Amino acid sequence: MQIETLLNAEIKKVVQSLFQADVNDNLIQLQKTRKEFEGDITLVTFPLLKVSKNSPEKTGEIIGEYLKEKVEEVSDFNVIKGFLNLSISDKYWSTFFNSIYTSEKYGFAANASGKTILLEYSSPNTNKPLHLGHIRNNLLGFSVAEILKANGHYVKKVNLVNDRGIHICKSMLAWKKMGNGETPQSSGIKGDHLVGKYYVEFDKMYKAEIKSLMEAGKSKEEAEKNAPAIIEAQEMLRKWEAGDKEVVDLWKTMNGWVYEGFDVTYKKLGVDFDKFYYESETYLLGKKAVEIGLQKNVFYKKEDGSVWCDLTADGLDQKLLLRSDGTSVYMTQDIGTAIQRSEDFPSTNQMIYTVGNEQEYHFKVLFLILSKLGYDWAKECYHLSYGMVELPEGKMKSREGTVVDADDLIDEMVKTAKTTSEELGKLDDCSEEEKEKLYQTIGMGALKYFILKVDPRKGMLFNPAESIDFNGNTGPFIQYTHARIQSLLRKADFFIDEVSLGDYVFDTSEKEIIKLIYDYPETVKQSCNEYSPSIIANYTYELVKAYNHFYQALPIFKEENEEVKKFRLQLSKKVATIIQQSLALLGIQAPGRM
RNA sequence: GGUCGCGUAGCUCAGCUGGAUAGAGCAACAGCCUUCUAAGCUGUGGGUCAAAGGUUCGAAUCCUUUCGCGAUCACCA
Repeated sequence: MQIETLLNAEIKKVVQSLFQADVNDNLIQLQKTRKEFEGDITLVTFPLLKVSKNSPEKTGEIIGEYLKEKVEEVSDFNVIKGFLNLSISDKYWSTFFNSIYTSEKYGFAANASGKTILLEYSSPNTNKPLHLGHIRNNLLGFSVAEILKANGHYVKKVNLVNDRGIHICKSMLAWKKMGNGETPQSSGIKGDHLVGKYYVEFDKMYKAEIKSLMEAGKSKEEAEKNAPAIIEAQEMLRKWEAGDKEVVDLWKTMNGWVYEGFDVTYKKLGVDFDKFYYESETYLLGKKAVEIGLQKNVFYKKEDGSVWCDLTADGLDQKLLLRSDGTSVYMTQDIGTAIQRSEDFPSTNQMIYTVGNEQEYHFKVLFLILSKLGYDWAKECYHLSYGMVELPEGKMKSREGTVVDADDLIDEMVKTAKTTSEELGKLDDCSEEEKEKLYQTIGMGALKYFILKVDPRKGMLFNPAESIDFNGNTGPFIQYTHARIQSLLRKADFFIDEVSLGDYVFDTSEKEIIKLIYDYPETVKQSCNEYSPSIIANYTYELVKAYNHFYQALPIFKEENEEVKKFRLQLSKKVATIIQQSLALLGIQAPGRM
């Protein structure tokens, strides 16, 4: 039984018998005792003063006496102002530890929730390589999926690839004009980077044309509209939509290069998907929904033929759904895609969209329109919104070259892992293959932890000039602790079975760890409720810090009491398991040595 | 201008469903490898929690206002 639940019930009894009053749960405020005070759990007595009709100190004393007397688990107490600090007996903690020690899935939901969740993430454009912003999206999406699974949900990961549109035509056009048939094979450039190169080329060409048009006396707006490059790109898009063979073939070829490139990056990031959707296949969806909406009078048509949804009653604006020429917009597609998905996965209970916070308004509108159309599941849709990754000079912009490229960053992290490992020289007896794998594990561990330890909703800053740390609150620090424990366990060549500690009194560092282990299931739940890997990351860091303190303070193999020695090994092993599982929730591997 | 979000140590971040003296890491300084991995441990210095009001026994946390930063409000995606 959870100690808080037990105490809560007992305290109610005390209040009833001593003060003749019934109190509800919100008056019984239990919290963890702060480190600087003696005790494990603290009851805040201020809210109880009204019924106790006593001073805070006196109230604490009375309740404390009673609990110590009547409740076996409460071994002692002290009162400081309005805080009753309760010490929980070592027996309780050691019984607790024994009860979970062998449970492999401790912390994770024991049973399936029966809930199916569709989680969209990544969703790249096929006209440029992935950058740091995409890394955050991918790591966040993957990790949240793992966290949902740990909480018993069934998760389908989907990726909606933005593979069509004017921006794709820009790369295609530039390649056609200046590419001289260059391919990833002929140039040795990774496919997505090659296509990205031509996207930048297009922009240069376009800007130059605008400049000369403006010099010829055109306004900026006119120049932007009438530059030959953009007109050609638009023409190309029309041809693509008409199914022009030449354009479609080029589109297929260049997208193929991009996919090969993305595949490599996804593998390095360790992310995967259950299903891909392509916008080229979904962009016409949604028109049917518009018709239904018109019939239901959820939407209305203007004189020019454009279709709108009036959201002013909900505090939002008018939203366009079909242009006057009958073509659809982003919102129309998203409506269609959502409906399509609900049909593809009829058992879905919830859809989650991992998309940057710049699109908060878009999703608010999307979910609102879907529910106006009568889809019940719309209220279960959730925009997993995350903050932008900014550089010291501000937002990243692909066209201006102020981006941190995903592949470059990954390579750099792995290289740093290699350099550091070589300096430390602990892997000298490993095979080259093992070493390379470890560099990968450590480098990616550093990168992933760096991204995921930050609350996803918040923006974050990345300074490329300061490399990502490998010491302190970092992935490698946590991985290192895991490796260190594994080393211990390898040395313990005996089987650690039952331990009888007798009257052994825990060292504070041992108790600290047990209490953290006790918190683990709650942490896994909380990270799920808040869709926040950072909660797992911060928890793991706390656990690891407590473990390192213990490791430093107390001997393990040199401990003379055999039972205590075995207990410390058990404790170490459990910590290692939790580290490994927590890191897995973040998509990070826990190496056996490093 | 409307809406939403943010502002905590030199830097990067925790803490925010109200609780005790606001925490970590990095950077700086001082210690610890003849005990199990020093990618570690211990310690020192560093704060008007943007500002001002309010609610409360109690506010970094809730409310209001102001300032600053960002996003968004397209017949772009």
